[in-house]
Amino acid sequence: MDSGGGTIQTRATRKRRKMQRVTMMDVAKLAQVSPSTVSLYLRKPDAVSPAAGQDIARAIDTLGYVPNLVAGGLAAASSRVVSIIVPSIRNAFFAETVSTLQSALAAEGLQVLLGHSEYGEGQEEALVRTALSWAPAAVVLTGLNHSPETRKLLKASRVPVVEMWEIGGEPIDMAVGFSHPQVGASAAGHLLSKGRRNLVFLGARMDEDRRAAQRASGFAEAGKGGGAPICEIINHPGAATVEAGALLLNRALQQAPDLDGIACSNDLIALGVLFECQRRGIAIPERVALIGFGDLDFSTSCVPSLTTIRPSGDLIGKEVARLILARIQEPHAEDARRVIDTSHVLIERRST
Amino acid sequence: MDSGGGTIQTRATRKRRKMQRVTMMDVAKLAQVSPSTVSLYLRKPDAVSPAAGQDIARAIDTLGYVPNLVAGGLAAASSRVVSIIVPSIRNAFFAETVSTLQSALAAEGLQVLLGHSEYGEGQEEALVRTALSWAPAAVVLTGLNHSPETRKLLKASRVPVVEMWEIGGEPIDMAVGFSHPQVGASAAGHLLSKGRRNLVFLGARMDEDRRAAQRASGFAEAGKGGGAPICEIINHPGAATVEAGALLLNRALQQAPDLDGIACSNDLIALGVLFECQRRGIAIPERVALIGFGDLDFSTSCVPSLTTIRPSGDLIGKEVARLILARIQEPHAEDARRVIDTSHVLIERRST
DNA sequence: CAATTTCATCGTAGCGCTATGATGAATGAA
DNA sequence: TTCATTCATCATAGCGCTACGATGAAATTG
Repeated sequence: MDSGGGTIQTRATRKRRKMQRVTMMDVAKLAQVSPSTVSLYLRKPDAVSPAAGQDIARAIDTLGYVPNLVAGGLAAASSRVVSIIVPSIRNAFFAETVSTLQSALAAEGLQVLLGHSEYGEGQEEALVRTALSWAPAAVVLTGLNHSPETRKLLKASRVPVVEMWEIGGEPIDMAVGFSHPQVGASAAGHLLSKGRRNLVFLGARMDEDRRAAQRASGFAEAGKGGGAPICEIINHPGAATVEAGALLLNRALQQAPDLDGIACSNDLIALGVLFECQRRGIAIPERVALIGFGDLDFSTSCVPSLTTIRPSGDLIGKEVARLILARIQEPHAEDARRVIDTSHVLIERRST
Repeated sequence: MDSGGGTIQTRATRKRRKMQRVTMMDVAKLAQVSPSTVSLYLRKPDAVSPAAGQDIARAIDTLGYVPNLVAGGLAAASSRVVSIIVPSIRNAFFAETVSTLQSALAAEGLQVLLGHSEYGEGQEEALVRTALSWAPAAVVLTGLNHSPETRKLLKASRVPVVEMWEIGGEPIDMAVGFSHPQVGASAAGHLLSKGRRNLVFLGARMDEDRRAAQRASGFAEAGKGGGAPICEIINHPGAATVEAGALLLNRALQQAPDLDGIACSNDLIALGVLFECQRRGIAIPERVALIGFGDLDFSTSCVPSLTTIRPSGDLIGKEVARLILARIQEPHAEDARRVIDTSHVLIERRST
């Protein structure tokens, strides 16, 4: 086994700087069991005898052993990591979902590897590629709109994939979310039911944010179907911020001075509209009814309080976690429900 | 080398289900080079000849090879992962920092492993423990307040550690942030300079959020030092939300009916105060001057616009990334500046 | 032209762990 | 008692990659 002349390198000349890390082997030695038993204890504590378990626990404690999940992941051909890719973590919607999801996964010993694509499809593909490099237990993406290459990569990897915050198309694997056109339709329906006929939808960055665009077109369709003589969509090229809301209101009033109902693609925009109305003395809801989307923090408290549509970002997070955990525990239950509709709720407040 | 009788297991009986994963070996074979060369090409493309590089690139493309970073991390004894632990990702401050940090790290091929501690010290220790299990390239924590055990773990690991969003104590390794008492003092100073004397500081969850508590005490000290006859701190036990702001204002008016200056530990609370004032017809800034903290999205747009203190969450993210990258590239430049003060800026608007 | 240095490339030994099946003792059934 | 079954524990072979030093050819020097 040793020897080997000729071109074979002599083994004495080489030596990797042996890390002085505490390994499972050290624990095993101290506890006087084999490494396998330590490994077993760590993964399934009930499978080893109580006596051995105690010895091992004591040894771990004494040595301050920290398991190396990288090695474990390599050996097990799958790491306990779930890779989540969202357009932007600054967005309160996704922050909520990620937060919930993270808690649910952490409870089962899964870590979260986070990426944000900033709404770029090419960016996303690169992120998916690195995500897969970690042999993740699952990959979570936002929306159903991905490049063919991304879909191919993910399908080939055989890793569980959940697409969230959108349903209505063909998912790569599983999907949790709601229908954005329906949200738009609900908003329009609500304004129509309040007797409003001159409607405007205000959105931002809708060329990139496909889901906002879907809400807009759902709104327009329902508005026209409901007999609204005016039903415009106005887009702001920048991000969906409060400031954008003010700008959008002004543009809207120019284009349609008689408007009496406004839906926004986002509560932040609605808040901007609300402030601009305060500034200009436009009465809400008397002169203009206002409905947002997101049910953010401030929506109950603002003056007047904001009618909005709640997408339940936390529920989405919870359901995504449930699907992932189910798939990990039962990899072959492929017949399980793969698409979950978390629906949306319209919350009527004072602004309509 | 083979054979081996007695208790030695025969090798034919065992066979790990060889994954049909495309490995570096496959790429090497197709490109007719050794695996070492492929590895070298992937890490330092300039170190291989252009001809070989092209062959390898073509082979990678043909096979759809995705490198296994888990294996790489194990071999290199350090993964290209930076572990970030924040109290809450829902908090806009941290979302901003994490977002910036993530972009900066991604540009250098580093991934982000995210954890949130929900302001629990025990929670944090568990998170640090799992974080270290990934042999991360660096660990980023929030604040300087950590359990002794956490500090010990991190120091023993010899992993670069950055504590962010707070300076003024002894960091474990490096720190990027600003002084919270100074922020409180600035707020008090500003209100005093506007002739306000009956001051109140409104905060939430200050038993857990030590940094908010520091802002409060900095405020109280400066207020008293500046001769304010009234200078109270009022705490809300729940989260720092817009709704909490309204509740806090009402409590404040009960405790100190004559108050004429309010500082809030957070712009969200300030926004709640602002709305409650609108509701109750309290004129800002005439009757009460209001200053927040955070310079969130809405602060420019609200009515009246909000005087606030900007902590520069994105700058913190950038500086943290810089420190980490410097340390990774030059692990022994231990003499480098370890504490960076990103300072704060008071932005005067209409509310004071 | 020999001696030295550079350069691209290569072969191999781990990195620390888990999966697999083996082993032998203890237990139950026949 | 004898054989089958359960149970806790173990030995070993990789998982896919990178670091290390080796190798031989080409370029440079004396």
